[in-house]
Amino acid sequence: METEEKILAAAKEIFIQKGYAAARMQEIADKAEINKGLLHYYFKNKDKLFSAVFMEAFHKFAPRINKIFESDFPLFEKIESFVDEYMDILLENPNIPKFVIHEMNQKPEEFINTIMNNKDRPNPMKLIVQVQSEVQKGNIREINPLQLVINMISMCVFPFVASPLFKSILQMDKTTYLQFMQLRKKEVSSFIIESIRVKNE
Amino acid sequence: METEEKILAAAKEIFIQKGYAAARMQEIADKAEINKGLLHYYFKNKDKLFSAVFMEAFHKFAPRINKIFESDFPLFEKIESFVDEYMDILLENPNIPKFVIHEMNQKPEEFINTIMNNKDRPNPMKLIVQVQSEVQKGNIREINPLQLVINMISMCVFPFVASPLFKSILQMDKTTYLQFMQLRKKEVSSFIIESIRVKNE
DNA sequence: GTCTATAGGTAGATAGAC
DNA sequence: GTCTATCTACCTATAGAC
Repeated sequence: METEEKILAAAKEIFIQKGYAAARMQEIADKAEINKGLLHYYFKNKDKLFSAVFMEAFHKFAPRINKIFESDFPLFEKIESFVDEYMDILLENPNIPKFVIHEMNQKPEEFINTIMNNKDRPNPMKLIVQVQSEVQKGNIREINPLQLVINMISMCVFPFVASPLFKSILQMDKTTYLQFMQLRKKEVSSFIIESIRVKNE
Repeated sequence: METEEKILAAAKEIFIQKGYAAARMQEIADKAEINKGLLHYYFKNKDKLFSAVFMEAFHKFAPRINKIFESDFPLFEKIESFVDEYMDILLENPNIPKFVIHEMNQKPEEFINTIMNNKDRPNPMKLIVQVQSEVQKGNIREINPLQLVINMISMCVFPFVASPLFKSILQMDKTTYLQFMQLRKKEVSSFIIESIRVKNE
């Protein structure tokens, strides 16, 4: 493993765990098993190292999400595969959302400028249009497509962001909670579909 | 305004904005328009000052939420009033969730010990039992009550936690986004109710 | 109670030997 | 490229005058 990779891996771990402000260059160096001076040789300063980590985390997520947003599935299938794929990513990386959310709230303008001008930026437009079209055709009930998308994302991500709270309320340890999240995939997609499909009464 | 209150108000603002690690005692003193030494006279150290702020934020939220969890409304009304009241609290304090979530993730054990042994701890048991009973009576479709509660909380809170992201995707400024959140109250409660009510087909 | 001054410690960053 | 040593700045916390 190359030095630069070792540094990135260590930095990723520390930054995700502690956030930018509380992370220490010394701790990153220790974890990478190199000297502190060498950090500055590869990444001029803390900011640059952080940016590298942040962008890597972002690029790990964004394309996989957008692939689904932009797929050609019928609506219900798209919702199912969105929830499935999104929660799989989260189960693989349960701590990244906390990290991204905290840091984007620290510097919202910077976040918007760097992320939202990126080719991989989150882009649910195609899904929104699709929902609108299904509403017009009468295939699903009337619903604001923007709110629907927010509902979908919220139900997937929030349980990972607030995991200590939910684990404590539900009295689950880490493993049990992750199993519960596995089951949740099915629950969430059927929760959404049940809400929007038309009912005869 | 008493000195102690001035300090608490200033500390609250700074801690919520920057988080514990990035907050500076000097900045708090400046905002409170007092001297830095005086901070340590009233609150022995940064930790103690932080705890005071954190607990205040927590006690502002928890009882109002629990009041609804434990109310005697029929289920659908309870869901509506939960979403309404919860999102009103969030609209009044849009930055507190980010703050609480970040800090509870920093020290999960401490959070659980201090918060979850508190009389005001989040307690959705009564709602969970109520959902279970309505399922058994056949008044709503079969659903895991725990997942339902998580869905409710997630859809209310997450849009405030991830506001920079959503504002940017939806191209809304702060005011427009808050108006959008006002409208959201109705959308979320009907989204939930539509999902769980029984359908004849 | 409120201030000033400063101690004491720590973090990011640089210089320079190898 | 990698290390050690050190500089400089900053931050929390305390001491002590008023």
